[in-house]
Amino acid sequence: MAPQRRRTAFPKVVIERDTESEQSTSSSDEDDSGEDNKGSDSEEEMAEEKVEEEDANERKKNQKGKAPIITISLKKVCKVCKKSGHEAGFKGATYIDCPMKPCFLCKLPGRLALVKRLGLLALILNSVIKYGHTTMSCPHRVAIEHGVVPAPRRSTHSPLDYVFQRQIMPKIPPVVSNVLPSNCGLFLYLEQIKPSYVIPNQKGQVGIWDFEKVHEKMVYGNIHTCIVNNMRFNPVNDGTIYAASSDGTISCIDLETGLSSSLMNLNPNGWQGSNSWRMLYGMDMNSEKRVVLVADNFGFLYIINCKAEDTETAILLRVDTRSNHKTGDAIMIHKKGSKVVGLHCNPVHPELLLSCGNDHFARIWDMRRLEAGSSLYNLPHKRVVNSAYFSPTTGCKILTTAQDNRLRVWDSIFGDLESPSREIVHSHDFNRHLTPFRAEWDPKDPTESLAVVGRYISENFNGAALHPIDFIDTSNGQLVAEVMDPNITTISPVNKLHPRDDVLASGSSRSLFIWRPSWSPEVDEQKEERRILICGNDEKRRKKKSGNDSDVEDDDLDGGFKSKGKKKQSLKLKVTASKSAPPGRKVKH
DNA sequence: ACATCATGGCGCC
DNA sequence: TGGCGCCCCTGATG
Repeated sequence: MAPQRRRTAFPKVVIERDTESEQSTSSSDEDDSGEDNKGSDSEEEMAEEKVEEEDANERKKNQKGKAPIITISLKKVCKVCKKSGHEAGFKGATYIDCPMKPCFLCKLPGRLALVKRLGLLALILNSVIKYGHTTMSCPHRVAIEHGVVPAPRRSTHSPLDYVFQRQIMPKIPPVVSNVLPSNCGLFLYLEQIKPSYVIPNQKGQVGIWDFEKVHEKMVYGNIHTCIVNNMRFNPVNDGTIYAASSDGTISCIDLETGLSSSLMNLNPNGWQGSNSWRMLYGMDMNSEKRVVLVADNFGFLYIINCKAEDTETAILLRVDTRSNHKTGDAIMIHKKGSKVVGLHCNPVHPELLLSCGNDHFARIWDMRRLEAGSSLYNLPHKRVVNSAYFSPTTGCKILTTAQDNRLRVWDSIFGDLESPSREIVHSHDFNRHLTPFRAEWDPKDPTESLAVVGRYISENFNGAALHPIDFIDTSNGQLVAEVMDPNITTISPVNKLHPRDDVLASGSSRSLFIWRPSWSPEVDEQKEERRILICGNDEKRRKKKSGNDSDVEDDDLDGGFKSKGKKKQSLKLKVTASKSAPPGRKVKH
């Protein structure tokens, strides 16, 4: 609104500038506003200074009867909250927090917001319980500068080695022990082409990569029409997998041939609008009971009976045609209309099922009594639950990832389940553009405490904003190792630890990355190229350029990153770890 | 080099 | 209860 002006008097013009007293409302600690709060006014910053006219009405209140005042503010304006007096946003690779915003990590309110709301009380609160901090000074934050030291590159005892050394080669879980996979080095890769909302035009591709033979990857694009949300190797025949997709179908795919059969289709009548289009998210197998379990975006669980075939060369678990395509026996296991994103069958107790979803609950079920409302336990969360897993060996623990930036651990499903044994603050915010983060147990850790999860918030790593993959000891919340690479500037929400080998596969929007501590580029140059696999859009671009995708040479090693304008770097396995517990990293007991 | 859009959970009114 | 605006970290498209 243009300020009202009187003809009788010239408006008085007041120019506001930043002064030393600009932070007069703040408490004494300024460490959250970056290292250079003042005294470094570059041209760039000056350019950001904005001239703005204040609301005339507010002025009128204070200056009633006098000539109107037009205030031209040359104060710096925060890019985040649009208020003056402070700045926020990225400065290089470091993000300066806006004190009006809650801590990005633990979600407690920001300093200025608190001062505004509570006045003096906020200052007292801040000094007593560290309320009112921002992300940079969050007591839960693990910063490289604070005791986390990069390991020497050639160290034979890198933290990742440590991570893998603590794992004793376990006995292979009973589920797969009868058929030792010959190609167990394969990792499956979900390619997310497009959001599923715009239903049927897009495709969900399934890729199979042998990380020992990168060039022999296969990508099947004709199986699903929407993104694939979950996949499992067939527990009795690793040559086939099951996949659940937002197109509402479950497929059983033969990895050799790419041939697939559809086990169930929840949208037999095609696209009738988003209110009726059913998408499949959570999925797991229960080989003991010979069923495939899937869950949809409306809160329902579907159980597909399978029967064993006696040939090992064919798909071993086949759908029992008598129950196929019947959707009438869907069971509502979460709030009606809410997405059920995770299902996990207990590895030891086949009658136990764990589910989680958008109704903020993880729920434990008895497979023998699956009806709406009959869950054994409901584990409440503050926000949407991205994943929930039983521990891999004993099946006694539960690990969940929720969108309130907390990992939760229940130490025993036979103990007190009233509240989690621990809550670990960890940055894995949901972001609409990302696959939700899921913390997963290390299947090789006999103590069932190590978990791997990607980190959302970036760290300034030698001038680059990188998003490490964290190894967390869930028994005490300690960060055991963080894995990053200057070439991987993307977020890695999808991580999988190999069931037996020292291998971590990480997926991001541009790449699939294999981390393996035993691969040393200096020792074996040839092997270096195996360590990074580019896929998706950059691969297309590369193909266009070279016209020959079998010609994977040096050029391809950094193909996915050329667009960033970086010069080629040798691929390094950057691993850092805390020597002691990072200061202030807290676990809520 | 830039703008816009699509997407989804959530808090606020 | 519904609508609307907000998101640090996207990728495709224009």
